[in-house]
Amino acid sequence: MKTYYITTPIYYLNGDPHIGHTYTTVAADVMARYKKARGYDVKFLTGSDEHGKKVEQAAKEAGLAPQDFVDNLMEVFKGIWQLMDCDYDLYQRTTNPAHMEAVKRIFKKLYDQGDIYKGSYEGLYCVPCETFVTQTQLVEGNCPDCGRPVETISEECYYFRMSKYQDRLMKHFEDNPEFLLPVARRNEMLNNFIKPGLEDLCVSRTTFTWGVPVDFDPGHVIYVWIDALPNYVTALGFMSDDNSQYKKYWPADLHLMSKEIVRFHTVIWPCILIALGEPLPKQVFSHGWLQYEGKKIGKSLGNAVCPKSLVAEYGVDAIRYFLMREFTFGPDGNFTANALFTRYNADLANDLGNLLSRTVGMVDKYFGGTLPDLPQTPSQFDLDLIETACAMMGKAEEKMDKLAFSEALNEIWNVVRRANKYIDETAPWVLAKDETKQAELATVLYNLTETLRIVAIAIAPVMPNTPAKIFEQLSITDPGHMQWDSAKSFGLVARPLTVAKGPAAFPRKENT
RNA sequence: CGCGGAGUGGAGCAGCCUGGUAGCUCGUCGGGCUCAUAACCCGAAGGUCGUAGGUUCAAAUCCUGCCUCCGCAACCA
Repeated sequence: MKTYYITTPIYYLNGDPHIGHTYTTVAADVMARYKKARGYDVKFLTGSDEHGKKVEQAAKEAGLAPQDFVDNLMEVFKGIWQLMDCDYDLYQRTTNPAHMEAVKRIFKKLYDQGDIYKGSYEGLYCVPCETFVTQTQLVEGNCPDCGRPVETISEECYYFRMSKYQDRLMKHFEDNPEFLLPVARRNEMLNNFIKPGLEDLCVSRTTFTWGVPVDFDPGHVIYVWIDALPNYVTALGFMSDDNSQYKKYWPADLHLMSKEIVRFHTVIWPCILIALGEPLPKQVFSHGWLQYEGKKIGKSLGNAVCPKSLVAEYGVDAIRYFLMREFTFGPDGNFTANALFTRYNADLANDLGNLLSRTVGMVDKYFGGTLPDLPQTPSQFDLDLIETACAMMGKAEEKMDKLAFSEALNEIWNVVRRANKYIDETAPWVLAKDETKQAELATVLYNLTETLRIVAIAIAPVMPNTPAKIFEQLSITDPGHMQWDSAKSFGLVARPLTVAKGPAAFPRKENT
């Protein structure tokens, strides 16, 4: 079976998760579910980056030991993934002893082969804040955080010989145009970082202790690059006693992330892998940032948008739908309460929810809930609906394979809209008044139930809970009629078919 | 001259890489229908695609200048 390995970044545990983390993880989950539906052997990895100075500080402020602090916060993140129905297969933490052991081995290997050497880092340092700042970060020559003067100090540290791998990285970019997408990000990395030349990278710190120690040089802690980035391989057992998973799933098919960490994943991480002699991930895809009501959101602004309250109001499927449908996957997007409200009512309540409701309602009303199996030659309207529905899956797959979630959903909704139009064209309420048109009426309603079945299957990666609601009302119980490929065939479900009207799948929201 | 992104009918966006009648959703106006969650369907109005040039038979799309907004600039998804 073909494998598919997809990852999110491991999130830094120094604050609560917000809609941005949710966006990335939901997108990865949608992709993982989609690939599973297509028959791939999928591994979906997420996790948390739990080391470093900021965690150390945040723990101190909370009055907790770092490990207790991250243990608590990890549960908060996992709670959000559960809430959002993000069904990962693997969860890696940088405090996982197995990970830490592998990181030590990686560091040692690179050191032994001469790719890591000891040097000193000279930089501008703010003593009260205990942080290094760059020249460009300075505000009027002073620390951007506290405004106090900075001083130049030097610190002993280990360097990774990244400069040595510049040519090979450049060649990889040239040979693999799809290594980094979208193209704008690729150009940015090439022009901004790779072409100007790679510098050796400082990969240890002595200014904090919460991390993986350099075991042959006490006092040094391995910095994030070699601690966090390798999570993608340590989660599969790389450098452990059992690397069978690594052999099976690496290289990753897709590292999914947002734009601010693209550089680490397309410059530093590949260089580490090249140095280790391991294959590079097949693709890195960067999506944009979500703003909230036109304003930047982030950890520093707290829970600008709390996924919990959104889900409480709209339900998880609606929020996942909104995230995937409203924004083009790649550029930045602006999350607004009004857009969510409008999308929910227009697409989910009016188009899809109402289609289900009126379809089942008519079967109830005109046939007492059971559609008879009466022979009928298809009309032009029937044929057109069937053709639209059958062609949709192929189009949606094409969009999904490009991570064009919004376009894929649009393809599906074209079918939903086509079905609503079909009801107008065939006017079942007119057929119902004519005793001689029972077969025609039954055919129309059956075509609608089949269309709904196909739509339910197609939306499943994005909306994991809604298909069951649709199947239930249509009394579809055969798992074979719920599978991805079955949505490419029209007319699978046998008649007579008894429907079961249920509550509205997406009750309309009133403007408040 | 640090780097990148954006500027398209009232609103929000797609299209730009691979030039060829300007598209989608919402909103507005008019009409139809009545099965349905006052939902659905049809039609209409509304844009010289930020701006000034250039290339071309042809530019929203390629090139150059300018204006405006935003982001990044060694761990904010």
